[in-house]
Amino acid sequence: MAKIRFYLLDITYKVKEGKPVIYMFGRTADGKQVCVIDDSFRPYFYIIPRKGEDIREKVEKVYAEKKDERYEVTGVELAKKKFLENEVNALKVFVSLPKGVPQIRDVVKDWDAVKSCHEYDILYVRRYMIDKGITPMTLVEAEGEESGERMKIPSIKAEKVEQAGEDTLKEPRVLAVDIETYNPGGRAVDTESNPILMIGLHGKNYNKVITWKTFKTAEKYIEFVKSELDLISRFKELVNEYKPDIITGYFSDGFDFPYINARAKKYKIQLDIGLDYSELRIKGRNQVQASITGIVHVDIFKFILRSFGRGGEIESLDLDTVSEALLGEKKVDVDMEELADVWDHHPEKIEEFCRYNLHDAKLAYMLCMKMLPNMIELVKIVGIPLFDIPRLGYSQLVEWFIIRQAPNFNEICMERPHYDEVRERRQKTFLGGFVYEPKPGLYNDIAVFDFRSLYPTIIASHNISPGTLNCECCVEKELAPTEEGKYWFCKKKKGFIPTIIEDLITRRMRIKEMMGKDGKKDPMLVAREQSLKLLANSFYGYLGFFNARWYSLESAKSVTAWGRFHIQRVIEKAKDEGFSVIYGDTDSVFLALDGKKTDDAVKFVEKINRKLPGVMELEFDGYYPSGLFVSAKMGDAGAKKKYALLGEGGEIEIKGFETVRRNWSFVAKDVQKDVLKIVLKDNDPKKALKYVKKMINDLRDHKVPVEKVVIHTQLQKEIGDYASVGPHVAAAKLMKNKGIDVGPGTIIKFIVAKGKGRIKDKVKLPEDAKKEDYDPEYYINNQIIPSVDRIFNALGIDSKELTEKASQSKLGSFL
DNA sequence: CAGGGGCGGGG
DNA sequence: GTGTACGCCCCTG
Repeated sequence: MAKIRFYLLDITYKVKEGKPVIYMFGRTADGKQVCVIDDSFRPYFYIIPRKGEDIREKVEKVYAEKKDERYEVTGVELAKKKFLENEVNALKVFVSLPKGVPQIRDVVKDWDAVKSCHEYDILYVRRYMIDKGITPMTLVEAEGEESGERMKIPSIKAEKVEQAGEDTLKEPRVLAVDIETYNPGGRAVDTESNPILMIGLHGKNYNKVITWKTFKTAEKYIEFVKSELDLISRFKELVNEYKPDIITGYFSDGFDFPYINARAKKYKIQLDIGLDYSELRIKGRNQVQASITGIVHVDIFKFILRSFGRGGEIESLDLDTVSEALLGEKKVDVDMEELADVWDHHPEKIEEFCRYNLHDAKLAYMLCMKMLPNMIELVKIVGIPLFDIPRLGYSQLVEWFIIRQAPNFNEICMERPHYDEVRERRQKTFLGGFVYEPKPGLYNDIAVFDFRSLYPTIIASHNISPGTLNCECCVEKELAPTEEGKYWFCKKKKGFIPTIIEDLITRRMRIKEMMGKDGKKDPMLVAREQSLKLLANSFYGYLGFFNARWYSLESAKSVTAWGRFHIQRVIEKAKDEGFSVIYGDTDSVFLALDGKKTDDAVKFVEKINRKLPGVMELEFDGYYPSGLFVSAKMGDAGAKKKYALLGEGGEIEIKGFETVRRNWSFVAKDVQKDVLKIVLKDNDPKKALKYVKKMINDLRDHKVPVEKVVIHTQLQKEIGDYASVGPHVAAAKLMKNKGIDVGPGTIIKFIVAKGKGRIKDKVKLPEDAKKEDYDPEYYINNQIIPSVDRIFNALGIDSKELTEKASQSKLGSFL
């Protein structure tokens, strides 16, 4: 019997002869692709019966039928488990097929003797990895013989499969894909009528663009084929030849792969790039996923979205902006609007677009390589396949981490909440972090402190979790300082959730120590440290998240209550020590040194830390020569984090602003951009204010050209299908009346004109509008003001003042 | 004031 | 696939 070791990349299951069979794809240490097949694992779930009920024999006879499929209980075991830290006698119910598990559960869930059912929705392949202790991207050992199944790679029918250590796949083969499509007039994506013009591929020392229109070129990376059909077939061949472990693209879940798939279908091409000859699969409506058996498809956009979020440090998440921010490299500058015309009439100019295409693929590749260490670390910590890492939200990462750890504590997982429960939970809100309102103004010599991982350390140090909440053994000992309610957490026994979060915290501390010693930063360690932090920080949100299995409002409330308690103590002590407090929010405090030295700040931190419980710790975050703080009460929603700091290197850091959206008028976009520029670069709020006032006056005087007030909105469906007629639908109707063909995807351009009634009644088409027509008040109040409101707020200038003064001065000019 | 609809990424 | 978005904003009725 042969023994092999391989790094697990992809895992799936199929039903063969009525049995579920696990297929694991990976690469061996000597670089060969392999598939390991295991048919020994049976699906199951848990029943917790009511006390004194013996239903084992009754459960053994249960079966369910659905769509000509019969599912049976194949065995029942008594299982001594724990549920929320309490011992329970559960039944472990084995079922013939994974799909039968929820069916069987449906049969038994309403029995009087059944208290609850659990783990009936843990995906079969994940269940397999959890129970076997197998971690993707790391070394797995299998023993077995050649299976004889039809595969592109050798396959082993395994007798035995086990984790072989933490050794991780060092250099996965990554191939990036990007397509360019025919798209005259910048219409919505239309896979039916618009062909793919070229496909760009980039890998290590590998550059290729395939296209189906010939032109003279000296570029070796360009390859010509005869038609779009040949293009897709050639793409298939190239993927097979390259044998990637990972295929990546930018928004490739949402665009490139669905597009390639649709075009392949049109030509009836089998897109069987899976290592088992299975076809590319596109699934999901809202959240589209493209997957290939045996090859991990990483949509790097998704991971970047999750890592940096919208409205974060990166202004926009399009490939150009993201590449510049993360790689210092922009896209090739071409006018995409021209592509269709170039394709039809100027083939000699196509090469420019090939360059663009290849470069996009290269950027996606580089972004993937840059983020890969972080994704791999998350795989190793959470234990789910690489494919899922970019596609799961924070809460699901936490949840799968807990699910994976649960068996180590013999814990049965909680159920997912049902719809009504979710709806109820969504209504509930609770008090968040403590905010020390800053006195507006400019400050010098600012020291910033924050609690290292405040909420995670509170959960660990105060033993907060649904399982340790209000235990019978410690009634009312050390109540959480909540505003209302009496919550305490077991003082005798550490809960399993606090234990695993403390483990995350201590692992991270060890890594930080290691990195500190060396001085040089190993990128792998940085990635691990960041991933541990990310996961630990997500626990608090998870406890208060309405879709969470281990949702616990009491726990979430207690976490923020202890947070407020500790930050307020720091603020009190800082005042006692003679610092003046500028601003504080949740886990951070901004102090003015007031003549003290940074050494005094360091000593202050040490003093605080001596008295903090458990793993809690205050850190000295940094020194800033100056900063502007703002009282930023926004309605009764409470204060929002808003400040601008000048760093020692002269860089300006702004927190708490939003960016404009695509469907705003140019005038709003321009004003926001310019105001930011003036404020950040010239550090001159008055100049910015003056600039906006001038723009407002220009609008009132109709000096702003019509193009600048055009609003662009995309029509999403046929005009008749709209239940409510918004401004853009009203404009679409005007277009239709003029005989223009409008439908889903058409960009509707309109302006809001003077007149009475609702906005939709004041809509005009740009070509029918003159400068005098647009409604200045609409553009001032609905476009200009909202776009700069938050910026001026942060600078201590009320934007209402802005209009009032502007209108007064306007009034003045009439008098 | 509730609820419908658009947006993002891609071309 | 033993599962699926989401949070924010504007506008209408």
